[in-house]
Amino acid sequence: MKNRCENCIVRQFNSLRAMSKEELKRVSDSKITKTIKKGQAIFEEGEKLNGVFCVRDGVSKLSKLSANGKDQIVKLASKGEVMGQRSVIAEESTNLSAVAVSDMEVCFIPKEGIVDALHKNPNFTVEVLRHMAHDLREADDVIVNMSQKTVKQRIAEAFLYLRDNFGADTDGFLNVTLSREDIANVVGTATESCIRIISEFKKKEYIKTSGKKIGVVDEKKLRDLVDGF
Amino acid sequence: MKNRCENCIVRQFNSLRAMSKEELKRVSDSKITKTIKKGQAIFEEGEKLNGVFCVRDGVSKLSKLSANGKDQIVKLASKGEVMGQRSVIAEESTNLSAVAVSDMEVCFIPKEGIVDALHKNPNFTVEVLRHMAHDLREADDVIVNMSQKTVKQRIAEAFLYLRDNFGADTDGFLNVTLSREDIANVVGTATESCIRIISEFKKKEYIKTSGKKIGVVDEKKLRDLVDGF
DNA sequence: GGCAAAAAATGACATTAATCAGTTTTAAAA
DNA sequence: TTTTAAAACTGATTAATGTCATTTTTTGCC
Repeated sequence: MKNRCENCIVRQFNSLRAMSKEELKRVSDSKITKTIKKGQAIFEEGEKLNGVFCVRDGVSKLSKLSANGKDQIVKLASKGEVMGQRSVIAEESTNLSAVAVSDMEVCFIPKEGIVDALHKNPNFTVEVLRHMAHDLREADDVIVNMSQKTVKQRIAEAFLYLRDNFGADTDGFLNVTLSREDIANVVGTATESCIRIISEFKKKEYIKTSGKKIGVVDEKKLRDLVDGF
Repeated sequence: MKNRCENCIVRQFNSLRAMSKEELKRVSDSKITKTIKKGQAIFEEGEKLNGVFCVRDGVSKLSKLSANGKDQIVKLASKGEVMGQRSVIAEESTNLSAVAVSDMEVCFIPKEGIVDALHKNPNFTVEVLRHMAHDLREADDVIVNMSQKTVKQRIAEAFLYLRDNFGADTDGFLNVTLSREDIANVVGTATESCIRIISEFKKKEYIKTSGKKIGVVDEKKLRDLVDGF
């Protein structure tokens, strides 16, 4: 097998880089690489996870079903991100579902290697902790945005976020392509409202579209809108 | 000094219980106990914290100022909770302000003792990690509630939450007393809307009020409302 | 106890966003 | 290619919530 974690570029981006050589070797020996097709589920809300998933390629949406039957997308995970760690660490079933938004390649890492390293390698644990502290801070920001910003502001922000975090191609179109429904589920609004606002942004030339693809055209205008002028 | 952390009942509720005798002794020797008056700030958004605050008595609101000038209350911390750990762990300035909602007694624990234990005592680190994983999960739930539930549902839920987490006195009134503005800032709505809904709940006899105090009267009705009937 | 200031409450109105119903477009399958 | 289903879009309407203005009540203070 040539795909050793030790050589995996993706490790740069997550807490695994704080593991010792031996720990990483063990992880590498026990991991299973999977190919996931767009639209396929990686795990579902309520499941007990026996390990974590490390994203090598592609993007996954992490969402939670609300009482009214709508999915709320809480996070988008891409290259380097580890999914399911919360569940493994807290020894609870997951509170989120993970579904591929594009074709993906992920590595499943059985929890034993992770849990063991957590108890034996303080550097690794602190690294994971740091990462989680950061996630928590981001979650606070999301809460504030959700409750204090209008749908229009949240959609504008989402486009800027997507571009800054996942990049754009040479023509300026976002690398991640989400359906209108998914965008609506990210910002927490009705699909129709989302579509209407996208049309409006397009008419005002804040963004451009080509099929499902969306591109940021006028960053400043979008930014001003987010900040309330 | 008689207030040793080793004997502090509050420790039961937080990660400090995973510290070794020696570590705890050190923390106890370096801590400073403070009395905070209702309305007073403990720390402000953007500050660099040199330690964490352990709540011995009273309740504090943790909030974040949004672009439109409104405070969003992200969490209420009471007996046993540790505030500011995220900032210390991630070595970033705080993203939240902490203001006393009632008269409080808190212990300030300089970060050195904490950081040291994090690097040397894996049990402690894992305990902190577990706690944070739990907080993150809760934050996800808040995000979903904020975006998918109506203001009415969120207010109903807030009352149930306050009663379940902070209790009620013998007359059935909540132990934590928040101003209408604070309640509005917890659920993320305008103060007037909040007041209107409180009046409605009172008229329908879901809750009762006495001055600022609020009591849950019809738990089932509130619960049904939260769950969408 | 009386005064000033803050908090709570209410009404009228404007705005935002959800819902329902339907059409057009796109993508996928037979 | 044709057919069908899903996704994107549009319009009309309704419901929820925010805003502004004003009054009433409560609270802290001298």
